[in-house]
Amino acid sequence: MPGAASRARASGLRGGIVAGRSLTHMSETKYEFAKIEPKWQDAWERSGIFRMEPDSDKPRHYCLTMFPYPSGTLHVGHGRNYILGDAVARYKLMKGYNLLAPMGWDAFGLPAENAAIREDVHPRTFTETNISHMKKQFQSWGVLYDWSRELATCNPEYYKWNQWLFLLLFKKGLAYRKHGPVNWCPSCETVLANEQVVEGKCERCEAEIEQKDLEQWYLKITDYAERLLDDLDQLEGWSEQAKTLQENWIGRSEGSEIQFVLEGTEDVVPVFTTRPDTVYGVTFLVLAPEHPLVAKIAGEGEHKDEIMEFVERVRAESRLERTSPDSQKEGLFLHAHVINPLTSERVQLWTANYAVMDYGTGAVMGVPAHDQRDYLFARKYKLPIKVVIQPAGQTLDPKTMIQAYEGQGMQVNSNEFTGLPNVFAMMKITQALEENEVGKATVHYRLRDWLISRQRYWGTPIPIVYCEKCGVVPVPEHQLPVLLPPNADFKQRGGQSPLAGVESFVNTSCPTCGHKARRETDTMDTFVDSSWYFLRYLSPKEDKKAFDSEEVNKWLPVDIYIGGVEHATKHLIYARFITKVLYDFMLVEFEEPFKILFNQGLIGRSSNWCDTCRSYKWDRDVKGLVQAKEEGGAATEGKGVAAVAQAEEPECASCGSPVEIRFEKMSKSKLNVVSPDELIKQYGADTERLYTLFVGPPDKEAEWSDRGVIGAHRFLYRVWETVTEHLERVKDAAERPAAGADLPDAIVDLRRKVHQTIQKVTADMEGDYKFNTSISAVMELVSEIKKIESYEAAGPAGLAALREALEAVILLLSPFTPHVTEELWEMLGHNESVLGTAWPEFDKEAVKEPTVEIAVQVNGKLRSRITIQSTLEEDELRKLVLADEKVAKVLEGKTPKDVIVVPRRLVNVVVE
RNA sequence: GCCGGAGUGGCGGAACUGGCAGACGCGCUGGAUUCAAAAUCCAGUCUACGCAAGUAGGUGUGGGUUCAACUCCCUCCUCCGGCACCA
Repeated sequence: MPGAASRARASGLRGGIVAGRSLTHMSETKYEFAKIEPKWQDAWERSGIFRMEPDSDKPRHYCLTMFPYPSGTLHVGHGRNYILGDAVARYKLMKGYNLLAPMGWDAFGLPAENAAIREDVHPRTFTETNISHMKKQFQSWGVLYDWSRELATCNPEYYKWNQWLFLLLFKKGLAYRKHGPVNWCPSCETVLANEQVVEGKCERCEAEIEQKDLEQWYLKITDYAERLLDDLDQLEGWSEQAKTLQENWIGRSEGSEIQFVLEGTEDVVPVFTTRPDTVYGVTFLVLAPEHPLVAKIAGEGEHKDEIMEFVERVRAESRLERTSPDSQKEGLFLHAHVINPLTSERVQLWTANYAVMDYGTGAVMGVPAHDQRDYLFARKYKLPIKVVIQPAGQTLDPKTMIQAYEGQGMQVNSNEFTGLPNVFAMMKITQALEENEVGKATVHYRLRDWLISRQRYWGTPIPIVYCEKCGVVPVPEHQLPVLLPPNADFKQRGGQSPLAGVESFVNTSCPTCGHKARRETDTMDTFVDSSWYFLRYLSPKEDKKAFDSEEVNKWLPVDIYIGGVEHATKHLIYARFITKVLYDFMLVEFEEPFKILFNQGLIGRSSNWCDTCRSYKWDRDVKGLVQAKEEGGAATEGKGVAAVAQAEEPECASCGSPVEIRFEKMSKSKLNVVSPDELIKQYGADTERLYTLFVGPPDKEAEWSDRGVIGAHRFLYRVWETVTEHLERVKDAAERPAAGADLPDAIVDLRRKVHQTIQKVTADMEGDYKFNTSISAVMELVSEIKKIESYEAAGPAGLAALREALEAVILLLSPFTPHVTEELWEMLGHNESVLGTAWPEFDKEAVKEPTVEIAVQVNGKLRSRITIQSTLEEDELRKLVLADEKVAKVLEGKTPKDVIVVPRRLVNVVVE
């Protein structure tokens, strides 16, 4: 690119960008963000203004952003929640709150361990390196936290209290060990909680999950299912989406438990059903292959081999195959019968792949006439079908039915319940079950207990010892922490926890009897770490207890919690659970940890997929694209992408085939990330922050546009120019025009705009955080300021109004673009920083409009506009409207039937 | 299948509690500036017809309520997310 340097020097905005500094224009000072930004970052750091004040009487505000996993590098998509949180925090500080805005690191977890295996670097080193890099990134964004409260979950000072929490749960019977089928990820070589399995695959590595029988540690979250569900109603500050996700996840269903008896034995088979009204239609019963009774029936009987073979085969199927609704139903007759407690009928007992052990009771009653799965199963294995509910206006016949009837109707073939509406019979039948002690009304939840054992190294050791004499023994509290040994061989594992290979760790003595004992070698799920960290921020260095209840009760529930909605059924449900447990043990005084939950939408960007190479391409490796992005912005946006891209036929630079342009979540693997480090170098952190907030409503998904970033930069440049242009003029001006001063109309109008903007931005800060509209309001204000040609003409009061307007712009923008506003504020002669300045209040008088424009409609169609004094009486307005010549023309002499007046807005004249 | 959310110019998106649809930004067009370009500044930019004033249409589809509907109700379509052989 010949002459780039000289062009850069000579040119305006663009040159400034290229030079990484800014530009000279007409004014004397340049917008040198590269100098300004570090200057203010240092100043804030030195001032300690973001430290919470423990002894202050000010109202408290706890602004919390979800702490990240220290993965190494943040991209601009990650920035959204931190920037949003920082804007809110800065606003609250200016509003005079005692602010708590802490940050920490969710530092245990698999990636560190995988990196260790791949790159031969210790997980701790890997983690610490990443933390220091990410901390620098936060600082370069101008995102401030009270770093004196920083915590990292991988430090013994923190995980000691994880172990304490586990022991607390253990003592109260909420942590228990159970042998049973668990989700096993063959690639991560560890078990996973139900929450971490997505569509039968590992959420982390997408390997298909296998089922294994293992003895594992669980937390009894199911004991809290009902409260976790019911209390969602209290969470007014949560998004509907997050609440619905949790509701679905908890999955409450009401029904009845009915006890069938295995013929010729004392064995009772409880069955859960949501349709007790169909109990008279039961023609068979199905047990999950894992059901203990299946193995018992197989026993040593003549069908043992056949049964066990079937069970093994089904269990070998992956979770995905087995639980897909359209996979084949397969079953096996167990050569046993059960007795229906209400009819005393004898029906066949089967086992089938479609019954699962971990829902309900692991047994399903087969009602083929009224359940589609049972219907398909019965047809396949030629089992009888019995109709017990008839829909109005038609007669079901088992011989001719082609599908189950699952709707409402009248009971038939149901003994004394025959003739009742089924909805009514449901209650009656449940009553009868209860009276005969063969069943009861129950509620089942889909939520499963939380499996917390992980066969991995980089996590909190579970503080349990297995003694040959005493059995399972909790490590006494005074022996905590059980330290994670620094040197484990986490490379050679073969499904075992790496800790199992550390002799010095495993071999210990029983805390109770002193006999030889072995330590538990599994570590905890890292979601345990994050289920209470927000309590630890109040006393991060406390070494006598996990958290200071008194302080915690003062500061929590958290006023606003910002993070991604993807945590709704994991972290957020666990955190609510643990909080409720702590409440029950009277360690905290609140039942819900987060008053407001704000879920930011993710940021996506166009990616380039080459189908020939079967890989993603960087923009620069696509011919015809980089140019399109720089010169014709439309080419990179929205649906326009496809059209324009096709017209330009972007080609893969390596193979020449056409490239498919997609829109996807920013991700390293898709090669569509934008690095904040690069962006900050080119345009500055304020530009990135402004664009990130301006890109769209913060709770919605947004598309990153390289062109839009330039628009944001251009605006900051305009702000800089506007303020510096008037600097000399306002230096000695009053802060605002004196009350009652006689001002020209233009100045009065400007002041109105100033105060309306203050009102608008403040409302957004207190309301829904839609800063995209706040920013557009400030943009309008800046345009208004520029429109007035001479402020001197309005005398000292005019200059005061100008100063007032410029300062409003600076203060209102400061939560969004803190560096440039601090600099301009200082240039205006202020000694106190913006952060230490009070947020502006709007003037109720200045906001008032003396005249308003009224829309005039005839039969709902806009016909005219008139400007009136806002104090004008309704009758007067009516007369004015009817006298309006445009209205008269449309009316053509007809008499209005009605005239509707909406004060300050419009008048609608209704005619025949 | 069940439960959420969304659908508005060339693009991202505004629109209070039902009251002038398209704020603001991007892009585009024209002008100023410049030897020229970039940058910057000013103006225009929903569609159709019209020189214009204007007229008509317009917020996924079809209907309804209302003086008045992007907004409320019903039908359908599309997209995104969650749950799901869940008994």
